[in-house]
Amino acid sequence: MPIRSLSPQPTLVEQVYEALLSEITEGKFGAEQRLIQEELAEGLGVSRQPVQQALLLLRSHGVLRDAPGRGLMVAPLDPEHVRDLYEIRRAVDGLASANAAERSPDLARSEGPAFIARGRAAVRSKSIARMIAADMDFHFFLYGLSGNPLIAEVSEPHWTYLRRAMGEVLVHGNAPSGIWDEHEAILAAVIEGQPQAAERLAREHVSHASASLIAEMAPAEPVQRRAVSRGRRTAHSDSPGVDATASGRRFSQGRRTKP
Amino acid sequence: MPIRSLSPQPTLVEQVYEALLSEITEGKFGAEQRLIQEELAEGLGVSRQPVQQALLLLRSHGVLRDAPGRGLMVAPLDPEHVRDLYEIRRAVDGLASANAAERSPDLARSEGPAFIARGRAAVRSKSIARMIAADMDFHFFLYGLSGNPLIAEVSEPHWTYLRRAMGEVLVHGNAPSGIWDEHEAILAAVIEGQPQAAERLAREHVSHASASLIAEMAPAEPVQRRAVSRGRRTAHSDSPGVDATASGRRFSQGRRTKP
DNA sequence: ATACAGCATTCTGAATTCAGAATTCAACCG
DNA sequence: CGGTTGAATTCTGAATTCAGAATGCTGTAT
Repeated sequence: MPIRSLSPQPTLVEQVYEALLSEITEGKFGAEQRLIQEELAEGLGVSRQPVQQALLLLRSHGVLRDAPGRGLMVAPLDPEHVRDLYEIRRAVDGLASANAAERSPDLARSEGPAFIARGRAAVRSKSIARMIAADMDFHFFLYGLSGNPLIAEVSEPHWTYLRRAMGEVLVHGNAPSGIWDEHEAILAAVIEGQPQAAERLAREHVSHASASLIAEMAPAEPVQRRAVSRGRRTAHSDSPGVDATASGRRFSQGRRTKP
Repeated sequence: MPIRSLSPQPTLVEQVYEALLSEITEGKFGAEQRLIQEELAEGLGVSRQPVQQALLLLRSHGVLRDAPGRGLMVAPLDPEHVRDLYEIRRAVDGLASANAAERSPDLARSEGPAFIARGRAAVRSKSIARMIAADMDFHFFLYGLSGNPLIAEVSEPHWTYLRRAMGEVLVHGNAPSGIWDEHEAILAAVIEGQPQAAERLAREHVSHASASLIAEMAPAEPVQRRAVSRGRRTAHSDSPGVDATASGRRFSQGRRTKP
């Protein structure tokens, strides 16, 4: 009898993905250092193949960017980018909180306070990793309460990026003060089943977080380079009008042939 | 002098990605047919390598799912999933439209009408591909006007999924009627610099689109299987407390060695 | 006749190899 | 002495090859 859906050993690609993401988050790989597939493969003890695929995924998730010359580099922490991220989070977190208040106030009541407690404990512990983890956990708890699994899915890559930014800021001192009060207020509105209040509080919370984070990181990272359109042309824009949907056109017909 | 950011020939992976996505969108590959890498490679005239990477991306974008046995299959079109998608789009498109009205009314005035015209032409042409493309183009135009490049980035994978759903519905007859009137209304609000009106209209538009799309597809695809948590465990949830950040652990130490 | 064991087939993940493009560096020409 | 051209180097994208796992088929024993 075959065991359905059980993956005891994550594929190498996934392991490489996680390993690289962790190292990036922890600030290895200096600001714009290029990532050499062969070096990474060497360092991780695998071949270039899974590394290449993991890099492809990391790029598609916005963690890496095409380097000007060749290859990939860590996407620089750009305050402007963080601002854009928070703008979206303001909308999405607002939606999540409103939905949570509408759909799962009971779950919020029974399981929410634990998150708050853990968050305050994390702040007391002064462990940066723990503070970030607690913050993420609380917000993903709300995403879960929303009843819309896509909210967590959409937000996940944003958090992998914000994680980096938060880490950067927190090591520069300046721990957050009121964020767990705000979290508690949001939770209270959810528990009381007040979607509008929950949404408003969530949006305000994101605004505060955004402002303080950007204020902290602005001086640290100059980023004088104007925002280059971040790679990856979109599927639709390649073909301005109608797309010649692959009705039969095969490519690579003239591959590698000298004239 | 090196030419910066010019990619005259998209990489094979991207071509394969697009080709497969088109075929999937057009409904080739029956409901739960497995995708054999070798067959696809053969059919496209490339090796398995780019196919494998394209499949990996398609999976990470939710178009494909792990098949029970081995390999991948097309993710079934799930009305519930579409509902969730539109819920997010309601928030994000609202944000985009409000921002557009605030930040780029002039661009909207100069370039917007062309999109409307093209959209109406597409409807007249009765070409499904063209209608979908025009719809996407209009919305991505709005995303562009918003001044927040992340909005397009976030929405892109959703659209690759919705494209399939729309195709499915459109081939079943039932062309949309009023959507270009609604688009025009949104555009007008943007041009006149009225963020609140633009946001409201955009949200209503998404609600209408959602309702009609779901109504059409509901009977077609039963999907009796309850919503399985769609793969890809998240980085944070793997480690409940503090994450054991890959501080030195290397893997594959015992790879392929018989006992 | 049915159930189980073992073997052949099929397909994927990963390693290795190959070819092309970009960068770099050095020699040559102005 | 500065600029340009050409070759060497480096690194990537893609093809090919290899090994392991799952599936399914066949033969045999009960």
